[in-house]
Amino acid sequence: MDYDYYAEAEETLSEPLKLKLEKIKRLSEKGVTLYAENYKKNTSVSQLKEKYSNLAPGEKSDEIYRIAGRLMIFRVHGKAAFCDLKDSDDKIQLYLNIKNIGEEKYNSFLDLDIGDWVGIEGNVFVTHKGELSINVAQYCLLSKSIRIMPEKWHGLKDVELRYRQRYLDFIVNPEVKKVFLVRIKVVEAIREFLNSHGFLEVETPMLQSIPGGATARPFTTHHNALDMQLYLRIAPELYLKRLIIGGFEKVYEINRNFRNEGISHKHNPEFTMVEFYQSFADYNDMMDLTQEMFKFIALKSLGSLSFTYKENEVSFDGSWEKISMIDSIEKYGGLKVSFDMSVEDLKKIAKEHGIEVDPRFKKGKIINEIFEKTVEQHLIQPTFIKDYPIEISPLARKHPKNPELTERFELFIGGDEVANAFSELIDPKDQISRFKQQASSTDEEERQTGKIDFDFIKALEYGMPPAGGEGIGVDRLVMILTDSKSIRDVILFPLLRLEKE
RNA sequence: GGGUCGUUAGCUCAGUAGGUAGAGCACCUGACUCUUAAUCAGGGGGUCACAGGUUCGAAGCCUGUACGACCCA
Repeated sequence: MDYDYYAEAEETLSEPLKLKLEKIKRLSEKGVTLYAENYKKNTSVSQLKEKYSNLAPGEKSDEIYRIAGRLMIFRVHGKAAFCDLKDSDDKIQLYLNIKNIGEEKYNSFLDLDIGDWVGIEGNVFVTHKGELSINVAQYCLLSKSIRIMPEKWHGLKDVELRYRQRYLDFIVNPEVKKVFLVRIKVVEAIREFLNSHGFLEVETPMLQSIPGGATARPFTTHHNALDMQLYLRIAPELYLKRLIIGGFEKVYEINRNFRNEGISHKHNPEFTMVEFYQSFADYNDMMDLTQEMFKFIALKSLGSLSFTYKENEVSFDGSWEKISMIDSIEKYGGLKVSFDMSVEDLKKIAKEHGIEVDPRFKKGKIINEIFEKTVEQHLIQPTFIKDYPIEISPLARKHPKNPELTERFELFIGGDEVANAFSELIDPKDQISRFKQQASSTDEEERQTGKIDFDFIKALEYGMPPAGGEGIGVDRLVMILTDSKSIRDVILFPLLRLEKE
């Protein structure tokens, strides 16, 4: 076996690593199989722990078990030794005694390293100190680790290393896995809930020639054979609506969207959304559905309707507050604003409260700005903020009582926005005028993403039934449920710059 | 994009005032038959992120760059 490749890849090898590689070379020359073909285990650590939870010190199992995992710690006492074996969900102590296993096997076991995968055969017993252990009778090396594991006590703390080498994060920081198990359960729960409510899961294009359904800067790419400029989708919205037009009554999609914008503790360039559309429903129906769904998700993923987020106790129990944006500004921000006021008066109110407003902004954007700065932070318990200005809601149906508003809501939890929904705009004439307005906006980003999707307009012209639609940021929701401070803590492999050499 | 902070052994971290580069874990050698961050004795391991500058002398000061974190937009 030749380990020179390692020396080529790394400019310098640390002394411990050199010694380790030399040792492995000697093992290999002795004919030890470093990378086994397979191992047939017949139990797991958690199964053993469950089965033998009542075993008393000194007692042992009659059965011999075969188990596999990674060696984590050695504690050697001359002619007896302990070490920890970690498998996919728990760890167990191994015990070796030179008298039981024989001198040769004992010594070669001690030649194994932390990080090695091994298969272990032996019966289960409890030590004098009460620790469930496996008395090793046979073992085999399954895969040799030729790197050195991070420290056993402090683990891996450097967040850069944790994100770049997430596999190490999982090996040495067990609590990290719990966060991702919650994430997995959240996604499962969303599927289960929507499926059981008659929604069909679909997959729509991620490569789109006109990126629509949201206001955001897209990633661009190119299809060679078609010589076609394409964008990674910023939202699946317009395709899901085409399916509603096509007669699917309820559809949803859980997948990635891509937005070519800044990275922050709340933003990763690729993020996961669930979007769902229900025919013959409006935003009131979506509020009820959302409340029911979030309760289901919390129970399935946490086993509870209440939890801590950013040092606040959040409860999903009961009926959630529903309040219009205008009313919420009065209730939480202590400011009286309305669409009857002039643009100048609104700007004056904003300025008086230290809120900077783009001079080109009209009423809707100013009010939204005031809302974001004075209200959002107070929305700790789940709160539906409804009736958004039409200016910032190009895909939502006009409010029947006020043409400057739309039937749209956002759900806030812990001061963060987690869902966005509306009674869908189904009038093609209204839709195209909104698109045109967007395309001529003074906001560069809006203009960029305001390319009019005439194919979508055509679809609307065939007739879309009244429908409610909603998008939920899955990463944000998982952050809230796991009390994570950064979106990178709930994304397995967050985007980072290229590693320095 | 702007500001602040960080980058020292494989990992976690010290490093006083600019004066020979440190610890714990891990690793190597030895002792040890119920330990669990095992213990005890000894040993090896460094491009102080990178590139310049100031200085008799720089891990520490100055400038720039890279990567990361936090705050702001």
